[in-house]
Amino acid sequence: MSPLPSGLLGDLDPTSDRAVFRQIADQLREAIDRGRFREGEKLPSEADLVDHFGVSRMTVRNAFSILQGEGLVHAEHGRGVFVRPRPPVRRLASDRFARRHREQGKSAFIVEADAAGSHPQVDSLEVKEEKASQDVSVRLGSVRRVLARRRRYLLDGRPVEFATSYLPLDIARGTPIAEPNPGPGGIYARLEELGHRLDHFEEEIRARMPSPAEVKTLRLAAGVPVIHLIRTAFDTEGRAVEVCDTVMAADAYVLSYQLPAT
Amino acid sequence: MSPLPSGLLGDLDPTSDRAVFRQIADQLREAIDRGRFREGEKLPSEADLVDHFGVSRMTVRNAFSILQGEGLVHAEHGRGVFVRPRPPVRRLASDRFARRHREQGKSAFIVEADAAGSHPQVDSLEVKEEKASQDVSVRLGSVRRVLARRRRYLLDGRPVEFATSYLPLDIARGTPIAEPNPGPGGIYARLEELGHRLDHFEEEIRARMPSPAEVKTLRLAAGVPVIHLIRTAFDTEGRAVEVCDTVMAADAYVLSYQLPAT
DNA sequence: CTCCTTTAGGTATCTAGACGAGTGGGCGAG
DNA sequence: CTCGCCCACTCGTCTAGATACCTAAAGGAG
Repeated sequence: MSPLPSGLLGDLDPTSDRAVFRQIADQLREAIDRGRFREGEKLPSEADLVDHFGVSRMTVRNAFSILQGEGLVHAEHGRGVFVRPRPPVRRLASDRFARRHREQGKSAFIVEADAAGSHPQVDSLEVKEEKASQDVSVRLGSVRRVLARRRRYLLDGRPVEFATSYLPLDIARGTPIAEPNPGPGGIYARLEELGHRLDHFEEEIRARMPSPAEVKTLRLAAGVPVIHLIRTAFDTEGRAVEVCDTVMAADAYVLSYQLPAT
Repeated sequence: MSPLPSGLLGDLDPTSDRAVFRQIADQLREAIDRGRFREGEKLPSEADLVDHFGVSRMTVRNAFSILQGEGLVHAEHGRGVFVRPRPPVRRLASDRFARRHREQGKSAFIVEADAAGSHPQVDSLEVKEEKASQDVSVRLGSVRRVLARRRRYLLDGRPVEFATSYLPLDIARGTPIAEPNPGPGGIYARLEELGHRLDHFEEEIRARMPSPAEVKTLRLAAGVPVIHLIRTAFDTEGRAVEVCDTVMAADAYVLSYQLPAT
């Protein structure tokens, strides 16, 4: 219950139009931006701020909830409110599906994470046949039923990505693609062995706030959006042979693309 | 003050561990997902829900604030809480900087928006020389000072994107690039006329919650993330000739990329 | 020394009410 | 009929608690 170090935070401006809880949020945000509070460091407790600013507790909580929505801080029940550390990001380069990266025994995710010194895991693998959603059906060219391969990726124990691949049954059924482990080089290598030489990929990227289910699956903190990536793989005959729907924790990724200036 | 139509929303489960305000949020979310409330439609007022569920007003507001954070609804002072309509999105294709799109008199943004039947505007144009930030300096290859071109893009009056281009002074100073209007084909056309034939672009994509300044500039609703795109243009000699830093309202964009399978 | 209990200090949830301020419809004055 | 005012409804902000539950460290029992 010791008072706040003076100078750490200023006073309220009672003449301001800005709501008190916003002013408090502003001060905390600025203090964080200036490095007065470092990553992972504990902010003053609600009670401290109630004393310091002379406001009621709900007002302080309101201020914290703004900062949580911005993804700046996170609260831990019984411990305090902390500056949210920025996790290490995974860079996805646009050549990550190039054939030369496909000749190894392990999946691209594992290889890359190992190289970066992280501990990778693949999780909740599920492979089954199912009815194609409207969207997937359109992308694959009016396919009714598909093989769906679901998996979740973790880095150092933290879930970072959740993906489902959809393949037309006439391509995938009865092949290694329908096995939980499709073997070295992943399903793209298998597709090429089956005569579907890959020509190009198309990726669609959106960003939005996660659904409650996504929050759970990716163990997302408040104020962390997701990147929603839908990739379609085309073979040299122009046929769509796979659609991969991926939801990524936005704070764990940077996507990188190279575009020709043609 | 008429009671809610019965059946629209259910009851609370007092035996559940789930907090009351979460249960209320769950019910509203589900009702929205099921289409019981359509886009733009008004949800029951706080007072209605207080009566229906027999809880205090703060509890209802807490529920609404969850849905706001998810970007599902937005509140209008004095009017009510509404299901947030999904705005039309702008598709950015990876060939949008191809030379063939550059031969016209107007900027790519204007041309494309006109074609889509929207009313485009470019705004708050500012062109000035300034000190390069650490990041920009690194990307441009240890450049100290740069020409910065700032602008904001609006569609049908709504700000959707805010961008700054940085160019090395030795390239841009005294050229049409330093003019507010660089002329047909934009600065990429001018760069090529100046002998910097463009070879490729590199784009880095992140998603995060907006800063308060970004909320203001893009007039973002609660629960709308931003897409942060940093593009670097390289000429045929491998020199970085431009860095463009763009912040987009995530609900207004889909990015689309084509990748070779090489 | 180890393990359990206590306790202080945190956040989480909820209540009940007060006042402020934006919106829009109804109604009365002209 | 029109304009302007008023009022009901709505969300925004703030207060002042009460209770629950979590965490970590201190202290006591064994």
